[in-house]
Amino acid sequence: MTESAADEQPGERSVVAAIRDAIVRGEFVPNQRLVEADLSGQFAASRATVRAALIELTNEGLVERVQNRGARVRAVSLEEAIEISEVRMMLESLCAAKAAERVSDAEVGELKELGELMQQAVAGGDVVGYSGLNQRLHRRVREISGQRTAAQVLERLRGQSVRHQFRLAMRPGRPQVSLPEHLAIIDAICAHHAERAAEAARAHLGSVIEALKAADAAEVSHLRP
Amino acid sequence: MTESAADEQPGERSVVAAIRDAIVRGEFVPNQRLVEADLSGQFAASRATVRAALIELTNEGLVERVQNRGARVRAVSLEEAIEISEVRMMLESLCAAKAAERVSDAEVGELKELGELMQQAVAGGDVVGYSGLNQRLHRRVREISGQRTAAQVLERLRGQSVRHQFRLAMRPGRPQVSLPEHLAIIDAICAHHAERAAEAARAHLGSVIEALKAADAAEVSHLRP
DNA sequence: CTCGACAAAATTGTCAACAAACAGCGTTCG
DNA sequence: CGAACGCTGTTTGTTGACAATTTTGTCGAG
Repeated sequence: MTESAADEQPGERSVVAAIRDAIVRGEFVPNQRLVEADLSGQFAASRATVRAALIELTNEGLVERVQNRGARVRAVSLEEAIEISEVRMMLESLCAAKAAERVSDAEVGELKELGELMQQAVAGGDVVGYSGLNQRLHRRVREISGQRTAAQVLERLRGQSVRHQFRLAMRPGRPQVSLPEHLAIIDAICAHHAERAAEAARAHLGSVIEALKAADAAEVSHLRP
Repeated sequence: MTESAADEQPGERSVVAAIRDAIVRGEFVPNQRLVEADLSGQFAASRATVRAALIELTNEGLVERVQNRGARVRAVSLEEAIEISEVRMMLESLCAAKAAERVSDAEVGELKELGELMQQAVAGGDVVGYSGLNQRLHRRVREISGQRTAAQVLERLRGQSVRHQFRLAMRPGRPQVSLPEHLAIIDAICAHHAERAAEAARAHLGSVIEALKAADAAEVSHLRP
């Protein structure tokens, strides 16, 4: 367990990345206090460097800082996760439409291959592999769109909601629902059909929102049988 | 000249606000270098405080920082301003729809009064007053929507594009174009008509995008008669 | 006169130490 | 017996100085 935290170079940029990784990977759980001195020891960096990293991560929405009270891992509620998904619905549909307009032939091949891999992953029951392909697809669409402002916002939001996304991906039957939605997005983009791509992205994110609500309800009932 | 920069308390939060104000107010022009030691003297704060402020403003998109090369005021190109407006088109329409669903009777009165004030400002030729009301309206809609995630993103983007927005507001005839668009948004929200509100917001931002392109073309031709 | 290397200045990145603020806990007074 | 008060330990906020890096200015060779 100590291996993951001991191998560092004291660079400043890397400390930000290291703490961010620790948060999104779940090594630091929500609401966990982040004491500057402790992190300083863990990552072999000075307290000032850690402090700068915490400020940066605060603006990314991953940590919460209150005056004279320190920093802690920000816990995003279900309500916030839904808000984030609503924003994603708007921006991913924008990116999908732009991507459909600008996609090159090489990128069409790339996307179709991604679609094949996703189908195989779902068929083979490889949930975690499918989850990774999922992220790759969304990121590639953002990149192809050329809308760097939207892409930046989406990347930031992804960090905040990664925990909910992962929980969702783990629910049985979820991949079977999201796979056709993803394939629809791919098809529309590859067909250079902007309006259909936007609609497919909207539908997908709408499905995510519904699944978030359903998953929460299911877990609540699981805790109170 | 020294008067505007000398009155400060060395608080950390206030330094961020002070520098941000200096940037959005145009006191610091785009691409101007922001030397930590200089700012430290100007705002009567330690260099570490200034440094923290610059990191925060970097994540807000107002300043640009490169390794060992310092910080400078970020210059947002026309292309970026259009990208930002596209994102705003998506998110403000979302907020307008949500606001239409949640608006209270008191808020309806508030919005209608804002509309009246805007009409008066345009009728009286008070361009800068109208610009202020414009901002108030957009902010109020965001607040009423209850979509804090979208509101946060929009607030951040506003800071980045304030320069372009202001230049736009100054163009002759622009208020006469945007006023009815704003009134349409107000009407739709006050009528609790979500779909119409979203469409009105989309139309307004689309108009902004067109005006940005037109204004740029006009200025280029002005420089090369 | 231009180009390249070298040296000096300026600026950022890093660190350790000091001061202020807060939280928990025991004591004391009503 | 309960609550307010003050104390102590911990954590953050701030400061100043040092080291590393980049930029600028100068000099000499081609």
